[in-house]
This record gives sequence, C-alpha cells and structure tokens, in this order.
Amino acid sequence: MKKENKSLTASMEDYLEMIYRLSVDTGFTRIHELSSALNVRPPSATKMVQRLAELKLIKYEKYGVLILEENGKLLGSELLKRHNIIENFIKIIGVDETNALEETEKIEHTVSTKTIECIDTFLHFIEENPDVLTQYYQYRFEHTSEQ
Amino acid sequence: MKKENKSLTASMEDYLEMIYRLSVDTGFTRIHELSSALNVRPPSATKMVQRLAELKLIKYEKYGVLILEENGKLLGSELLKRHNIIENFIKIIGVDETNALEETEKIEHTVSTKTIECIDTFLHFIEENPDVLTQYYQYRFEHTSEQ
DNA sequence: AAACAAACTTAGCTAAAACTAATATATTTT
DNA sequence: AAAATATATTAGTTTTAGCTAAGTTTGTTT
Repeated sequence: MKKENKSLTASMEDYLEMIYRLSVDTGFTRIHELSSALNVRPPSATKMVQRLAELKLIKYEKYGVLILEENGKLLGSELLKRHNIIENFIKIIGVDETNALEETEKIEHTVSTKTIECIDTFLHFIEENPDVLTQYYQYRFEHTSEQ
Repeated sequence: MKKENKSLTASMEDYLEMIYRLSVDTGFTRIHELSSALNVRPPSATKMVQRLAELKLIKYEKYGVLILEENGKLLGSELLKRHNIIENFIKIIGVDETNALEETEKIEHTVSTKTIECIDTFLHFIEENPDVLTQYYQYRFEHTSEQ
C-alpha cells in the first residue's frame, strides 16, 4: 500500500470535507450545493470535483450527482473529525461563535496530525477538568475589559 | 484614502517577518540572506521585496541592502510577536520542539487578531496558574502511551 | 586594472485556484 | 412536446508565488 492519497491540497481537503458533510444524510450531493456551501462559483467546483474523481475519492459523471467512494468517505470523515477538534478548541479558548468557523477553516488544513492530537488531548483534559475552564473564563473576564 | 498596508498576503507577511528578524541586530539584510532563510530562490525574494518596497514597508534599491521603513518595522515586530505567541502556545500544548516551528509557521498567517488575542490570554492564564499545566501534563502522560 | 566569483535582477514558465462568459444538458412548466 | 428555467461544463483569463536560465552589477583577487 502506498501513501498515494495523502497529498491533497488544502483546497481539495476543503472540498472533500464539504462533500462529506453534504452527503452524510442523503448519500450524495451536487455541484451547486457544494459550490454554494463553499462560497465558490460552480465552475470552480466542477473543476475540483473532476480532480477528486481522478483520485478515485468520489464517483462523478457529467451533469450527475456526487457520491463518495469508500476512500473518499474515510478521508472525509477524518477531515470532519479534525475540523471539529479545531472548532471546539477555538471556541473553548474564547473566539466568539461568529468567527469560530472561519478561523477553524483557516487552521484546519495547515496543522499536522501530531498537533491535532495534542489539541485533542487538551480538549479531553478540559472535559475531565471543567474547573480549569471556569478558572480560565474567570481570568479572561478580569483581563478583558473592552476590545 | 486607499487600501494602504493592511492587506498583506500570507507570503508577504512571511517575508516581512523574516526581514524583521534578520535585520533586528544589524539594521539591514540582503536578498540572499532572506532567500536562504525562507528556503526560496533569490529571484523569488527579489520579486517579493520589490512589492514590499512599493508598499513602502522597506527601503530597497537594486543590488542594494534591505532596510525596513518605519511602517515595516512596526508591522514586522507585530508579526514576530504573533509568531512567538503561537509558538509558545504550540509548545505548551505538547507539540515537540522539532515540529513546533514548522507548525507555528503554518498557523501564524491564517488566524485573526482576535484569535491571537485569545491564545495570548490563555498563555497568560497558564503563566499565572502553573498548576494547570502540571495537571495537564500529568493527564497527557497518562493518556499518551506510544505514538 | 583585468579577471573571476558572488550576488542580484530580468524574463519567461508553471501550477493552483479562483473568476467570467459562453455553451450544453436536464428538468419543469405550460 | 416545446419553451422556459435551472444546473453544469468548457474555455479562457487572472492572481499569487514559486521556479530556471540567462544576463547584470558589484566585490574581491591576483
């Protein structure tokens, strides 16, 4: 087995993750749904989808529906998991909801698996030690008057 | 008034930050020093430097030395501060030294000022509550056998 | 001061990822 | 079923940031 699939660009990851999210219920999604979810024009989505199809991550036929291949589904769910770890973390340290998503999207494609693991461990730690968070928020409150 | 300086690309920030680091002692740096520090070929550095000069962030003359303008110095030091915040944070959550720098470089250009502020606050909190860190490392130790 | 080496610049190419405009296909309405 | 609408694709352009190759300028040696 070779690595093969691991060299997705940040954008490709964005697309794949979104395809995963959009098709998790229905089993499929479409170009216009994808493109509007990513705030991108349809031609951009088409092009990327064709590349993902070449990599056998999704099944795609012209004018048709987008369906994840087994590989794509696996990778997609990993990407989503990663996304959620970052997002939880970003929220916990105090970035407000309005910006949290955006910040998450910016970070998620850049950091390594190791870093994600660290963040995940940290989140679990916080979960089991909620008093730490209380302390932190108290501290934040005292040290953040007007922004 | 036009857009002014605030819309630097991630790369431009990389270059500016590095110029700042390299010239903080001597007051100047050079293309080849910059390009090798950034692992980039000299022509790439030249091109970017010309753009930064157009934005009045550095003083630059062909075949000459690179010197930060007042604006550039200010922005550069902010970028470096940001870098250090991220780096400290990354190390604190447990990313090992070997990867910390790389991870920092990947994150630093993506996140917003607000997020940086949150991270900074968190770092200060940790500083004033070292016991939290001790607890966390204990937890980490228990939940991280072999990677 | 001539020759050589090092540093730098220019020109031109590549790749990713976005865009618009034009065209093609599919679906829905009448 | 024809017309109208919605959805997709293709082709071609743009921007950013890298690269190589070739040519300039500067500096260092002899």
